Amino acid sequence: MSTAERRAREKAQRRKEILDAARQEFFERGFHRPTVDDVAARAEVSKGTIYLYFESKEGILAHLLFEGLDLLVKEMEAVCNPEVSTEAECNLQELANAYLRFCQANPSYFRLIMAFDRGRFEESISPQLHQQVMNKSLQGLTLLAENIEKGKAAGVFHVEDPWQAAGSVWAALNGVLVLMGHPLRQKLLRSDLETMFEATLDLVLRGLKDGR
Amino acid sequence: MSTAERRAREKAQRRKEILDAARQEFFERGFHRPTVDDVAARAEVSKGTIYLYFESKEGILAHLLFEGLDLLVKEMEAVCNPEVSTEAECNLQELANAYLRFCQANPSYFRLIMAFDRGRFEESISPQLHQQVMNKSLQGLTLLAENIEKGKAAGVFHVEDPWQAAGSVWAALNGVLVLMGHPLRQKLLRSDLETMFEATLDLVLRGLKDGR
DNA sequence: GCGGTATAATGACTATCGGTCAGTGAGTGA
DNA sequence: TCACTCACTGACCGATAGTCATTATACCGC
Repeated sequence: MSTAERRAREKAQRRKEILDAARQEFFERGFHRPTVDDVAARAEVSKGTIYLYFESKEGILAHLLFEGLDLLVKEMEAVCNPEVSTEAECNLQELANAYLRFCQANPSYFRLIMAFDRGRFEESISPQLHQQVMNKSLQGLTLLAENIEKGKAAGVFHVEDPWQAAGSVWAALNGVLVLMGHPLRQKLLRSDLETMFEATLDLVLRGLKDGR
Repeated sequence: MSTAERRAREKAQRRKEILDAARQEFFERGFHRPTVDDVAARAEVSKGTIYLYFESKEGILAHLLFEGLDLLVKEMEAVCNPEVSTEAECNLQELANAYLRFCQANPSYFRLIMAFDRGRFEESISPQLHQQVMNKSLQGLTLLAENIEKGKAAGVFHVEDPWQAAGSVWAALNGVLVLMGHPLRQKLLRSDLETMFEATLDLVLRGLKDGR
């Protein structure tokens, strides 16, 4: 079975090469501009080969999105798991900061994630892949909820439903990241992303700590 | 010059007819599916005519987006201006509720607005139109900021910078509206849009009222 | 009315691009 | 050496955004 194994390895490698090429094209030139032929040329394969490995152009984007979400969740888990700090609030801060860092370091992944939120892929990819992506995106929310639950148990946060609170926090952080994506709004608010992010995080943390 | 005036009126009318047809097509069948020919057929004109009145397909969508934003701002102003209530907090509640009502009554407009936020139109419409839309979108933020400023003056809110606070509130509300757009997340959070919206609004209001 | 002109509208046409599939040839195993 | 598999190819197709030479219509001075 050595041949079959090598074949499988080579297939995985090709797939990775195409994904790499697509990532470069889409991240450098925007999500709309590159054509499938562009990606194929960059990957040094023919267009037909692309379709042996991916269902569609949108499907490739969806796989890149999944990649990004996976990376994000891993970084959030890395901050969460080691239990560096036992104080819940601090962990929540760390989680949020990890998210901010990720978005700043990977603006293209962030834009893709937001595009998914907007429902862009719903109609154009397989239900399985969609489910996979959704599950991954729920992992992040779950991390937040678990954290808030701990904080509640520790008496730091005074909330009724940790999941609901996690939703609010997640929403606020996402919202501010999207809001400050526009330079004009940064100007109107006389602020930058970091400052606004911190301010918003502060605001919701105050709300969480406030006993009703 | 009566003729010229009538001509101008007729032109405006044609334009409106095309916009109406486009709104129906896009809102009924999604933003991607309808073709320019579909819109033309619905408006009972030829495709060429479409391009006499609009720069591009995306341009039409951008005009619809502007329409939506305008409607939203008008509804927010309607709640704000009459000074029905002099208490600032109540006004902020009213503003937020107006926003929620708008999004529920006009989900397609809301989706368009979010699409703009994600930078979708940046590359495909004229800078002037883009500027116009951005200005309109800043009006909503301004309403919030003015309101929070009043609340601060009245001693209800304890914030340093009302504009920053407005940004946070706006971000949180947008975020929760987007977040709860996915049924799966509603399930995970065991909550619906209204509940989460109210909870998030409560959370940030508590944060605003909390004196540091 | 009538001819000339300006303006609006048309729809055949072009270019582009996502996606397909019949054909090719390198590698494999007997 | 031969038959067979299978990854790969690229010419081709259909759809569709956008263009432009042509046509139709309305207006105005005479």
